[in-house]
Amino acid sequence: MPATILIVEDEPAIAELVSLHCKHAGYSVKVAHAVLDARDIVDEALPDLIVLDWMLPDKSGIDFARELRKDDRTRDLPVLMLTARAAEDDKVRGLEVGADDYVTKPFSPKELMARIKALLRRAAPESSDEPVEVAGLRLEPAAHRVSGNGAELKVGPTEFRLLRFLMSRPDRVMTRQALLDGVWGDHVFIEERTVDVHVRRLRVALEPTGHDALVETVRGGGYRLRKR
Amino acid sequence: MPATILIVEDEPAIAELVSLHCKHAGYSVKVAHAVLDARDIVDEALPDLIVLDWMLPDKSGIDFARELRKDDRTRDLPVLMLTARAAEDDKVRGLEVGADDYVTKPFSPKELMARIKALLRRAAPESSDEPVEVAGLRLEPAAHRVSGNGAELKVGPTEFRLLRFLMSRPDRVMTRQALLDGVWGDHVFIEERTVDVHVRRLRVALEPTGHDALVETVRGGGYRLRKR
DNA sequence: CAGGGATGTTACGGCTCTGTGACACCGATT
DNA sequence: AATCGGTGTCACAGAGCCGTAACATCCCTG
Repeated sequence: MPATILIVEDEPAIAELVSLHCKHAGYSVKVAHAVLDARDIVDEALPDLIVLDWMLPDKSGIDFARELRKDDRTRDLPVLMLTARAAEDDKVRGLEVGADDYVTKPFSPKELMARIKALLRRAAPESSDEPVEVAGLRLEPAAHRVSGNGAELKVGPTEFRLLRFLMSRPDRVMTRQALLDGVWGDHVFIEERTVDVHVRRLRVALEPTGHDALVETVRGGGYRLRKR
Repeated sequence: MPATILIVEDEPAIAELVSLHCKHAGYSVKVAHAVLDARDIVDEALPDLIVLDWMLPDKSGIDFARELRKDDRTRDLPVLMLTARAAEDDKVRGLEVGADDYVTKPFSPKELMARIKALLRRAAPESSDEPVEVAGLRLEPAAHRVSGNGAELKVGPTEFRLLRFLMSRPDRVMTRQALLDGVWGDHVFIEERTVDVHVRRLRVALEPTGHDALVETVRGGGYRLRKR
């Protein structure tokens, strides 16, 4: 599921340029030419990041950014301000208002994309260290420990990460590739069948408390952790 | 009493930007435009953190950082290096010399503030002198004594600090690096494997009362002190 | 019910990580 | 100088873990 970027920019040429680069980088893109449109898009489907022009036909980008900061739903939405003004003053004002970063026109697409990636990475829901519990199965990231109904379970490192990943998205079918990406990391070259083996090892590890039944096989699809 | 941050930066625009954000975050701020001024301020009123530019008119920020590391009074003063250079080389040099973190220009203020907060949090003294007790194992900081179920145990200085650190965060996996930082202090360059050796020595020291089993190994993760 | 693809299960060679004992260095004390 | 406790590093061996292959089973399809 790629991140969605909303571009708010009235100059078609710039909007197109940014959009193209974002798509090329694998992001899903939406474009608005005015704050009015932008607001609709934000309401309808919350994007993961907004590239916001400073000067817009109906309202200043700064006002829109300020507006976003007031709503709980959009408070933490990263905003990258795009501006023709290079005055130090504006930078300060833009950042004070709640932009997370800014780029002045003319900008290098390379730099823009680097900033976008940086913002997205920073905003990414850091795998919280809060304990997770599903159907009596408890996983404590900080302690690196798994217990079923109170009894401690011995789980290997990879199985631990696998279980954590599954527990973070219960009831959702995960393809082998998704598991490889999420547990092993993208860009690793590992046989998909290896996932099967680790799933088995995980099941064995969970057996003492009967929680092995939580890990379900979806034939032709992948694996899923039952919520209850 | 808010924490005081000293900003050492010769470019007025940047100094102002950083200063503004720091004040906005509730910190007390002092600004120096050269190392000479900075030295005075540090002597007069020790700040809680220094944001230090790499290039300064009278002396390189790196030299100043190195200087700070030599004085007992400023040894543990967190330094956040601010640099236009992004070369990997400089990064390494900066950290070697004793910067605790660095941010390259241009930076996003949000990130800068996040790092500042992180550094301040990490530097916060939390070493209470209250005795700690975990699972029958008692450690008295003031008396520099460790006892298990009443019987006194002979524990070396480093092992004592190690145990104290572990006991302050029971049930939590500590990486070797975290232990190095917490027990030996940041800025030391010691092999991670050395931690293993001291853990062993600690276990041997705790053996007489069987509390050695409290110190658990988390393969690939570090060490953890069992709470019970 | 036969065929074939998908998954479960087991075994194994290779590799990484950790436990452990030895050793040299250093500063303080004698 | 000699001794001694404490410390950091190293080398070696054993334990644990990993990815893969190979074989066994299961399950859908026709």
